[in-house]
Amino acid sequence: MAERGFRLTGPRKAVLDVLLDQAAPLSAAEIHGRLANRRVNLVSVYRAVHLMLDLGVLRVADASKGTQRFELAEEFTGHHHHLVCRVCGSVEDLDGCVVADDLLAALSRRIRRARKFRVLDHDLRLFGLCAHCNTT
Amino acid sequence: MAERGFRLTGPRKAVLDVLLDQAAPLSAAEIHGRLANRRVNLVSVYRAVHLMLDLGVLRVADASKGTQRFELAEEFTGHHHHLVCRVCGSVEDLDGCVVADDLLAALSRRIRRARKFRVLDHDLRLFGLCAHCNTT
DNA sequence: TTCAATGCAAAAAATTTGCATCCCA
DNA sequence: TGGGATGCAAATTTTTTGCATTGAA
Repeated sequence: MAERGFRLTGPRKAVLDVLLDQAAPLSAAEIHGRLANRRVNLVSVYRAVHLMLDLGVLRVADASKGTQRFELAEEFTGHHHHLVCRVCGSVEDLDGCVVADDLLAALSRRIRRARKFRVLDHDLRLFGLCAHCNTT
Repeated sequence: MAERGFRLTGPRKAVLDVLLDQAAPLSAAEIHGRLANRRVNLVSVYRAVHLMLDLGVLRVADASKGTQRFELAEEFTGHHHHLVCRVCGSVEDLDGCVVADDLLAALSRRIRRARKFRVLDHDLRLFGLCAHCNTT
């Protein structure tokens, strides 16, 4: 794992463990909740998450309901999209990609020329009603 | 405009005006900032925004940097995607769509059957470096 | 006139920072 | 053992809520 001058400490390992065996993106509080036994401070969760965001190990999957949800970078999970519930804000992963590579590459070049914006990656979110909210 | 039992008051009109002549999604604080002359309370901005979210007049365009940014629903702006800067969090609109309709429709049906998730709409975000952050 | 909408203040939720202590390399 | 990492407390930032007053229909 990427430790470029940083220590792989207990709290950091713990946060990684939680995200590694979790399919869906989690908020800092949710990660912390699954660490109850490991007596790691919520602040350390935030710090670990931010370090890993900086290192490119994690990314923000969604925050449309106000709280940010984190997941492993695609380098580890593979490229995928997200299902975001409009009601409860829960996020599920969706494997695969429906954005055509060639279209996207052409678009990125166009954007770079016309808008001076350099595209690095993308994410498609499908908004709707999750299984739970659709029935209640 | 959709007033289903709700009044079109000064503050609500003001928030709409700001979003109507703005290309990029804005946060509540940013909307409020552009209302300095109109003496509207920040709380009223939040309340107006939430009402309009409920009515489907607005939607959350992005919140990857922690603060939510709002924009008019696609019904008013047309379907489009977003350019999100990884560094400063600014969001720009990008007209058009590179997600093939038929692919998406097939995917939505599949998701509904397999995951019980009902897709209503989607948003593609292209992450990268904005013109400003790419040069500094 | 009347009830919804606003402003103000204060609370809650989410996130960040300061600092003394701790512990990984 | 030395400097980065953590925990605790407290500060910020973002968003929501309570309540008396105001105002649009």
